[in-house]
Formats: sequence, structure tokens, C-alpha cells
Amino acid sequence: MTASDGGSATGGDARGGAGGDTVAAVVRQWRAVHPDLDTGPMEIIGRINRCAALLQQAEDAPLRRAGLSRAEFDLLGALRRTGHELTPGELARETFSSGAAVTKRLKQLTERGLVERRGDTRDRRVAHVRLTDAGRDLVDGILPDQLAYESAVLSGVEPPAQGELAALLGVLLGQLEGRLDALRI
Amino acid sequence: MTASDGGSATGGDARGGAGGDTVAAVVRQWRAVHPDLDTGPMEIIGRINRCAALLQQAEDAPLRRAGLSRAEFDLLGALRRTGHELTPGELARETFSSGAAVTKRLKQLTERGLVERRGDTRDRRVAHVRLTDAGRDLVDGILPDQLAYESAVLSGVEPPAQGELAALLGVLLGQLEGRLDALRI
DNA sequence: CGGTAGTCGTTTACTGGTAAAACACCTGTT
DNA sequence: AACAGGTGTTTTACCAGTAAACGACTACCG
Repeated sequence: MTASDGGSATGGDARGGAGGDTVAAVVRQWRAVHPDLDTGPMEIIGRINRCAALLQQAEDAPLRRAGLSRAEFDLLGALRRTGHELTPGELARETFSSGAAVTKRLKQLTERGLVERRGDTRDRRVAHVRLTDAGRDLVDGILPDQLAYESAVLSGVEPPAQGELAALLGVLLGQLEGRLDALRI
Repeated sequence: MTASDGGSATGGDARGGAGGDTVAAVVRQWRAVHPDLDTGPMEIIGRINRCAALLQQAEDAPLRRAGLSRAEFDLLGALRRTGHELTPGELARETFSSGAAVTKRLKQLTERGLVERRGDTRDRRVAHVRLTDAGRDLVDGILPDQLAYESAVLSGVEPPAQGELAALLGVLLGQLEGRLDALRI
């Protein structure tokens, strides 16, 4: 949306208005112009994109304080939560980004002393990356703050609704991850 | 993640597995390492980011066939659904992007003959942008296909659940749009 | 052995976005 | 009238990401 990223097929609408969120306003506009179309999908996909963009834009205060981008934290987090070394390729798969992006990030994180690399003894093409003590401490220090921040961001939604939302998103994501390839046409 | 956006604070996990979506697997890893932390927020924010990234990556087949990026379609769509001319500034607000990005897109879309500009007679700083007939026809031709595609993407989720999901996302988005500024700290 | 195919990681060339400066213009004040 | 300050748009400089080419290496197979 960016995440860039940006908007969505439903676009956006700067006016808040009493009638709900901005996506609702956009959908109303579309329905006025094309009353025959089923705008249902917009209300889900548009909102997901818009939420992701807003969350991205809010750029997680705890991360910023540590001078980390979300992508960098993702990489460190993958190392921390798996608990063992990972190769650059594994890190790329784990963080859903290209190998080239991982190479760049590793370079910076190594310079900052947060990760270390070591060459594989058997296969000299591959490298193994691990957290330094400083990297590990940084992740462990940030994570609680980050979760508290995310919790605050979500606090406008009642806890039971949060549970429902998480479950429904889980269903959707499971479907997307399983079956999206088939749709690429 | 730009959208683009890439991953999320919860990162990702390449393994699907029987136990649910990839975010669920990541959350399980975190809980094994830090059993004391409340990982609830990850299950929402992580999934939203991941869904947005996947939807982005799937890069909407109907749009691609028309040679449009999602951002370009958003811009055209804003003109179509409002039904009147918009200034570049209004377009930026409407599509949630920077003015500079709008300038670039307008240049390309003008070259392709999809939009036209005219200067304001009173205030010579401002421009008014409108769809050409070709632009309008293009949007009207793509939109049904795009909605059908999105509908297919969501088809793995039962219609009643889709309704719930849309409603819950509406609540969250309304909260985010209203109150996110306060959190920027 | 020797060559071919495949894999891992990096480099390169490019894209599409942003922030901030620059530019052109309006508006209110003196 | 002249100027200060504000606004709308474009330009500039830059950044982070990708895809594709590349180099180094392994592994297979005759």
C-alpha cells in the first residue's frame, strides 16, 4: 500500500462524514453512478487496503524510536522467533520479500552490529545469519512496546469484536494463501 | 509494507501448514519464545498487512489487461464516481497519495488520452482534470470485470461471513481514520 | 573426470513512490 | 501600488523495492 501502497480499487475519500468510514462513502458514490453493480467486494478489499495503508503510515512509533523500519524489524523478528540461524533465502521467504531486498537489509543491519553472518562450511554459496546479542536485546526490548502500541491502535474496537475480526481475517487469509495462485490467470 | 507493502510487525512464515494461515504460525512461534506477551494485536494487524500484500501481489488481472496500475485506476475511478472535474489537489486527497504522485500519473494518463486538463479561468494556479470519453469508457468497461475478479478472490469466504468481515473492518477503519492522528506521538 | 544444469546470493538497471524546494499565482494589508 | 504570506502544482533529489542478469558454486550424469 503499501503498501504502499496506496489506495485500492475502491479508492478513497477524504471526507469522513457521519455515515461511516471513507470506504463507505466511496461505495455510495459508485452505487449512485452504477446502481446495477455489486459493490460488496469493495467493502472488504477496499477496507483492507485502506487499513493497511493507514497502519503503514502511522509507522509504528516504537520502531521509529529504535531507528528501524518495519521491514528491518520483520527480518530481525524472523531470526528471533525461529530461534536459530537462517540463510538469506530463508529470510526472504520468511519475510515475503525478494532476495535482493534481504541482501540490502542485511548489509545495513550487519553494519549496525545487529546481525552476523557466517559462511556454510559445506556449501560455500550459502551464508548463515544470526542475531548478535545487541540484535536480540533490541528485538526483545521493542516487541512489548510494539505490541502495546498495536493494542492501542486497535483499542477502538471492542475485545469480542477483535476476536471475531481476527478469526474472519484468518479465514480469508487462509483462502488467499491457498488458492490465490489459481486466480493469477 | 507499501503497500507494498511488504510484511508486518508479525512478519510472515512461508509454511502453510494444517494449523491455519501463515500469521497463525508466526504467532505460535512468538508465543513459544515469549509466552508472557499478548500477541492478540498481531493476529489482526499482521493479517491485514498480509492480506493487503497478497491482494496487491495478485495485481488484479482485469486492470493489468487494460495496462493500468491500481493507482492509475484509483485516479480514474475518483473522477468517474464523483462525476465531475477535480483538481490535482483534490485527486491527491481522494486517492490518499502525494501531490507529486498525482502529477506523474496525470502526465501519463493525459498522454494516453484518458484524461484532459483545463486551466481555471479565475485562479491560474489550479487545473481541472476530467475524464475523456475514452477514459470514461475504459473505467466503465473495467469496473464490472474488476468487481467480478474481487468477488472471485473472496469466494472462499461464505457470504454471511463476508458481511460480518466488512462490518468489522468498517468499525476498525472508522476508528483508525478518526483517531489515528492522536497516536502519532 | 568433465560438462551441463540448477541453486544461492549479490549486483545492476529500473520503477514508482515521497518530502522538500521551487515556482506561479492569489489575497489581504498598509 | 507594493509587499508579505499563503496556496496549488510541479520539479528535484532521493529511497526502497523488484526483476533480471550475473558470478560462484554444487550436484548430477554420462
